Amino acid sequence: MKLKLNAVNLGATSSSADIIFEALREAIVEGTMQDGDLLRQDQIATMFNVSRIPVREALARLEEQGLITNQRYKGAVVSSLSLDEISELFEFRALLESDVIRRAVERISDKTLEEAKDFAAQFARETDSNQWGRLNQQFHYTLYKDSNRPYHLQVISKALDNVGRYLRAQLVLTSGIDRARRQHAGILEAAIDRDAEAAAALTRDHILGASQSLIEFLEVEREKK
Amino acid sequence: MKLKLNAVNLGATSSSADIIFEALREAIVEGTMQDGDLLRQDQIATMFNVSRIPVREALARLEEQGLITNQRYKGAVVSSLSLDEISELFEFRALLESDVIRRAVERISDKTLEEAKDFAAQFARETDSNQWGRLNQQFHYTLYKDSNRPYHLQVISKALDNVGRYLRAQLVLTSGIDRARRQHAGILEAAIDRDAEAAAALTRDHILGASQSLIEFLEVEREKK
DNA sequence: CAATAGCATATTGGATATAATCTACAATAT
DNA sequence: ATATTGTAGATTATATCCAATATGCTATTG
Repeated sequence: MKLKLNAVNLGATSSSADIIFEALREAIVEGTMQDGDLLRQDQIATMFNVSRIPVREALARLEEQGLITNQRYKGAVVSSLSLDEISELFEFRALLESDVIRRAVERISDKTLEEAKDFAAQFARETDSNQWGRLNQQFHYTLYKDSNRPYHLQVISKALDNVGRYLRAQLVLTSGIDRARRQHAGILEAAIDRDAEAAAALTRDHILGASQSLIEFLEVEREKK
Repeated sequence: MKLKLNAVNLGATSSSADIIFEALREAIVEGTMQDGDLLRQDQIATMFNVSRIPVREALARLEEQGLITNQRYKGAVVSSLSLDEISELFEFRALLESDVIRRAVERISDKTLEEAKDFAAQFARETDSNQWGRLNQQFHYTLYKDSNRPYHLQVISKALDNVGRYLRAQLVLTSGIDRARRQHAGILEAAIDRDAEAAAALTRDHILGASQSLIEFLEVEREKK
């Protein structure tokens, strides 16, 4: 007899370290924690009501991802990137994402196109700037989904994590949002036309354009100090 | 007065976790540990004469890299890749490495070319198959060096870590070594001619060719079971 | 009063101890 | 004989404790 019970796979539950890792990762990517902010093991442990052991495992993983930097006996700080490093990360994304969208558009399903259209619309009408980052990402990821390239997507995701907090600034502070809306429409249209090359080229321009405007913004910003 | 003493930066010394991470990473990449091998915390801790705490931090980082897979309360095993996953990793490398070598060759120095020539020669004359992996890598990395793309190189390095143990098999067991020698000569020549496009195309072929012969080899191999 | 040594405190790194969970096998029931 | 439950031992996850190192303040000395 089959039990009538909504069971969950307890074996797949997260450890404390997993939960802490994810929370810190999000705080860094979203910009809640800024460049150079110190991460005190004890403080984090207290916040999550655990010992420092799982905190340290989370920190080890964050460092492996490049989101924080650890100095022995001194502690961990949120990594800060130079303009050159940010610029390289955008070129990296441009290379990978244009490649992935090319393969995805070649085999994209109608259902996926509908989803992408939906996210583009949500992004276009959203007025809360806190939501822009998430919606922007969902739009692009939907278009990449059918590429069947899980490793590529994972690497893209990590690269995006590393520039997330800067990108947010670009969208909000440089009125990049208008251009982003127009460019999304263009990419979506190319995808609907099944024009893989056009989608790849437009995605590349979209990313490199955002990079340029972000770099210009940061140059002025950092000049001030 | 300046002290006459060869000082080292003790602040940058490695923690136990760092050393264990590096040792395990190498063992996995070199193939000393095989797909599916279990990593017992206690056993590793005993081997390095430490407690399990630094071992766990090393394991957390290895999992973040994808080299091992952790199952809560069950333990960690060396990740095993499907043929599709291996294939995707080679395509990923082909994309990135051809891009990087293109930029590198555009600005390559004579000194770097000399180094590359030297590694190619060493690789060509080496008879100890245990050295092939290292020399192969050194040759390619030298040619990528002047690209001035540290993030790209780091990602390439991680991707290579994930296929290292399979690649080794390809070189040794499918007589891929002869073709590798010829292809290295070709890539080197293109670099000497400062022909960036040719170097990129040849690098791409080199990687995808190795992929194909490896996949064919593994298909037969895995059929046996 | 400037520079440095000495000391107290905070923080990280690691060892040891305890709790939670898994695995395999023996015991029991059907 | 087969399925199920109970239990011991192994292993992982986390907590607690101790050691090593950094930081900032105080005092002392020239």
